[in-house]
Amino acid sequence: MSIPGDTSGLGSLEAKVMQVAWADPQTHLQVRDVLERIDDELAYTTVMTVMARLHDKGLLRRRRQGRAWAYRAASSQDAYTAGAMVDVLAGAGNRTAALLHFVADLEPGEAEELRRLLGDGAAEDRL
Amino acid sequence: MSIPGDTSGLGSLEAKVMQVAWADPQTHLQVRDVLERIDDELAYTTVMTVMARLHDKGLLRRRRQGRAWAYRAASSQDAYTAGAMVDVLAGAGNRTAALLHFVADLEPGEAEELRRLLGDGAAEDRL
DNA sequence: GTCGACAACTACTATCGGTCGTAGGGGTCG
DNA sequence: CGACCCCTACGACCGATAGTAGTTGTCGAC
Repeated sequence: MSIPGDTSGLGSLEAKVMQVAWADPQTHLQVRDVLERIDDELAYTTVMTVMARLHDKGLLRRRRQGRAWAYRAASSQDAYTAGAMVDVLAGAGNRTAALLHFVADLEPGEAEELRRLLGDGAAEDRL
Repeated sequence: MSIPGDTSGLGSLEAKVMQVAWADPQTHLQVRDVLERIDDELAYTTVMTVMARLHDKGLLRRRRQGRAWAYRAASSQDAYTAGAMVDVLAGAGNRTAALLHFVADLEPGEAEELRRLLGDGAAEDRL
């Protein structure tokens, strides 16, 4: 909500779970794995519920692993972040003006970085 | 909140009110003014409540105008959008990687635009 | 066949945002 | 002065979402 069309709406526990999933994108994690990597003392079912919700939202993919579901992040954290940024930008009144503000808000080194990323065009080729 | 620290959380009516405020950034608008510019048939108090909440959130500034409060947007829509993008980016695991994804997600013309905005450096000078 | 692990279902609570009603104060106009 | 209207303050209700967890049923291991 907010800026019309805005993917970035996760709760605090959801964010923690995604941090765990993003930190280990290759492997399929079961609920118990995630539970153990979150230092908070939570009930097993709490984490299970959250992971099921994240699956419903499309942020986690899952497959059977024995009797349990095993989850992995549907996209990388960086791709997710970039998607959220695109969504936010979509709500701008004037995209160019918003981008101008955005680059002005970046730290100088980061603007340089961005210039480099754009400089040689075809950024997609390195994804 | 999701990506830790994420300003972009407005509801649908809040967004409509901000659209009105952003469309006329110079003038201080009273509740009635905003009510009239939203075609929805809402109670006066509904709009008033939302505007008060937006004021609490820091999105609207207000001053007395006779007996009524008169509101104006605290920042331009573009600055707000850029700020939200920065907040989202702050939640990235790897900022450079996120930016790389971001520029790849942009439409080609927009990437070109962005390159132009960055190309001559000192974007701040044009704000 | 009992026990433990795991998923499905259900549920309680808090917060947030959309939506108002009511109360009370202070101008306006007859 | 009194009726009226506009405006703010306060509170309230509802639906959705997220944090948190108990209960139940199933299935494999022992």
